[in-house]
Amino acid sequence: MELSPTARVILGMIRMGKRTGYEIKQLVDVSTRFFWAASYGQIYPELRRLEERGLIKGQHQPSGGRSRTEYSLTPAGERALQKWLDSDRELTWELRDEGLLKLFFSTGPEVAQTIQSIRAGHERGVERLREIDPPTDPDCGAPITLEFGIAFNEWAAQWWADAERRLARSPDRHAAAGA
Amino acid sequence: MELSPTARVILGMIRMGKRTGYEIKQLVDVSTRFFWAASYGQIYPELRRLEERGLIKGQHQPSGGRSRTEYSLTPAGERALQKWLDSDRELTWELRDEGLLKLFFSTGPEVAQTIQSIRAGHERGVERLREIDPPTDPDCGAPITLEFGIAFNEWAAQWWADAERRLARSPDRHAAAGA
DNA sequence: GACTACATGTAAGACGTTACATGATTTA
DNA sequence: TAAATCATGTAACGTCTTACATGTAGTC
Repeated sequence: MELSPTARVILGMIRMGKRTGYEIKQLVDVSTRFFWAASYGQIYPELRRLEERGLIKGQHQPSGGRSRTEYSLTPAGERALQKWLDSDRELTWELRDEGLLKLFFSTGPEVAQTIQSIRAGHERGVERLREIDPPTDPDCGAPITLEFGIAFNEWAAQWWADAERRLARSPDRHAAAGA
Repeated sequence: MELSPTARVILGMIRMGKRTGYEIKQLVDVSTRFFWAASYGQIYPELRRLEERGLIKGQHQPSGGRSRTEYSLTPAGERALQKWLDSDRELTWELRDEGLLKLFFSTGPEVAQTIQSIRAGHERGVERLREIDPPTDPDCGAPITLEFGIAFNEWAAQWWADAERRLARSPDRHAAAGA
């Protein structure tokens, strides 16, 4: 039985020591969010389904009068997570990038304009990611994903800046560039 | 009234001269697919909705006994497309990358393994994109999106190869690397 | 007393893929 | 005549976001 997309992130986060739906969401929002988002509307129902399937086990641990359920992996849950981690099925990825779509359809002077917006987006990306404290776990891949995110946005900002310059230097194309 | 995600790609493709749902899908599959996919299940219903909203106009133009509807933009459709292209609302993007998620949860020797898979994925990406004929339109952004796709995958393959080397050189981390 | 953080949850709707169904035309 | 291509479409299902609802605990 396949793990649903959200199940993957939940199982992983629980193994990392996150015990409640709330805690899982907190960590997602400052870490995997950039390549794997999840909302409460997915998390809570999925926690229930995972418990029904016996992959996690919840215990009511109210803190004061505050309702609270701590989850942990069952042996079956550990296995399911590990099986997914070990599988060498091709890794799926999908991207939805409005900037690239706009650029695809842009013509004439719009092109330079759109490229600028794209570059600005990557520059904001660098800033946002730099604000995140890199996880200090010694032996795990998490910090590398953050490094990659920063490096990618830096590289992309540079690439689009170069593209802007290339465009400006070719006066045969794009009236605006030569003006 | 906002354009739905699929409406954006449809309007743009029609302006590019693609007239039928089938043609739109063909071009999407060899161009925007990598940053903006669309399936028949989205395209045909959306064509209908766009016509109801008066943004496109369809004409039955059977070729032989083969049913066929050619669409074109109405003036309102042109305006709606241009409005979206011109808007400087922040550009949305979302990524769902199973490789990065795996890496986030990987520990010990798994880390190097996952990085290798990610690098392989980008190498395949370069190859796939190189097979696409760059559109020869002189004055539009489309060819740049392909250039970017190739450059990104090349850069990423390189970055992950470097990461592998860095990992192998730090024997304090990851038993497998030192063995 | 007000605000923030902790904590859980649902309902409606938007979005998207997959698999299926149908049939004509062209090419090998 | 078989296969590929052109062409249109839907139904079922899975996924995800947004907005809402509720209440406690700690802090300023």
